[in-house]
Amino acid sequence: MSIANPSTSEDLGSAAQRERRKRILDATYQLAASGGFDAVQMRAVAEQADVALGTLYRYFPSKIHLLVSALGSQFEEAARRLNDREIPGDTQADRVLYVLKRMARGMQGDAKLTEALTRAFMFADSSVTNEIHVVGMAMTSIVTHAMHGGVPAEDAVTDEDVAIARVIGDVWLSALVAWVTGRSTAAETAAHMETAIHLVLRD
Amino acid sequence: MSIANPSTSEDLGSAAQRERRKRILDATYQLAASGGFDAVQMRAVAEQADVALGTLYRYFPSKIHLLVSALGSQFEEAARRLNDREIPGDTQADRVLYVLKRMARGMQGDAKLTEALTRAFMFADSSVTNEIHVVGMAMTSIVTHAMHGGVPAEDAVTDEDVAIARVIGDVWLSALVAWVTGRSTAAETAAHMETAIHLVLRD
DNA sequence: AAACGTGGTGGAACGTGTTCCAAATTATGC
DNA sequence: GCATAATTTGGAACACGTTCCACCACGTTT
Repeated sequence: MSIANPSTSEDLGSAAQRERRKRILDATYQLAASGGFDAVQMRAVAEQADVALGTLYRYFPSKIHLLVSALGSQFEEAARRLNDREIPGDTQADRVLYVLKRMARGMQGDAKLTEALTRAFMFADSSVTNEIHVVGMAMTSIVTHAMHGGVPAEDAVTDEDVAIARVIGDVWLSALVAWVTGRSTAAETAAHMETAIHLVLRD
Repeated sequence: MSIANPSTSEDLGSAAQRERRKRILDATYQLAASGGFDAVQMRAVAEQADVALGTLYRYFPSKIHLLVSALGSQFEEAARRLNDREIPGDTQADRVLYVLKRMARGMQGDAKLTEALTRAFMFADSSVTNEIHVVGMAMTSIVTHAMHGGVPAEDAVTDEDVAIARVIGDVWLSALVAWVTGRSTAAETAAHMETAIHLVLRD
């Protein structure tokens, strides 16, 4: 076992290996975007990535690992994009709402992809802890960054800030699941998020 | 198609059919309690309930429906038990915390069962909307009841109360998933819940 | 250059959710 | 009581995640 756990964007491995890994993730995105969770079939991913099934399993020990890794890199990228610019809005609630609406818009544009990644996230068990952690950290970081308004140093983040961010993250996840599984509309989801944020963030 | 959707405890069907349905749910509980989600195998449920596989699928169109229905009836029973007695505690936060800790204790005692039901809930898609709704209502009702302290009439429940209850429910679900999938300990879960409740319910 | 080891390949095989079907059983209307 | 419809049964069959294995390719060591 030497591929270990490149959950984050740690390099690790030869150029050819990084290439393969990228092809696999690309194929995953593409299949997920076109047909959601069910369309991400391991045989299809392997074929589209031009990799043997056994190799796919060597890189990602299960479909869930694969999808959660994909979700992780997507969140990390979103966090990167959001965290080095200033967030508009006068209050914490405004800013957090702004950021989450922005992310929601992005996800709604890719409903199938979002469905695939979210389902996987919700189904993950303890063997996926590392990958899950990446997602949780990115989410918390996005929210606390928004609370604090923008580029300024992240050092002013208190424990309470983190607690608040986690609650918001939880609500967001639940709302996301409800939306993704067709149990609530995008508008309902947005309204619920707004209520929750005002409840927790009374500036 | 005549079994339709007895998601709640609607009767419907002959005595023999109600009998079969009960046997199926009993078998589900038993298997879930002993081995969790993975142990609830449709063939095993059918055999233990002394029913043909095809019949099982006629009563519950998928494993997810089966488990979410089971979760629904469990929650309804919990809601029934909790909602006709007074809840101890001086503040809303205290009472809600009391109730949720109580439910948590119950669920931790049946970790495998809880795991099975929660996994199913999180994985459900729009075809399970009805069953899911039962669970959501029971949860909201438990929390609002606790907020209002006990037996007194339920009519004083405002929109904001419901919004608060839903947020708490969301956090609770996320925490439950994290616990159930082994990503956080029972103690961490309890602490997180407590923080969240105090954040949302500042009496 | 030969031997070796690591990782990749192709494909068979297994487990479990789900579907389907013909025969047997049970319920219903006359 | 019988004809007819509805349900249940038993089991085969299919799909997809996962495992396994025999073999091949390529870079490293000597």
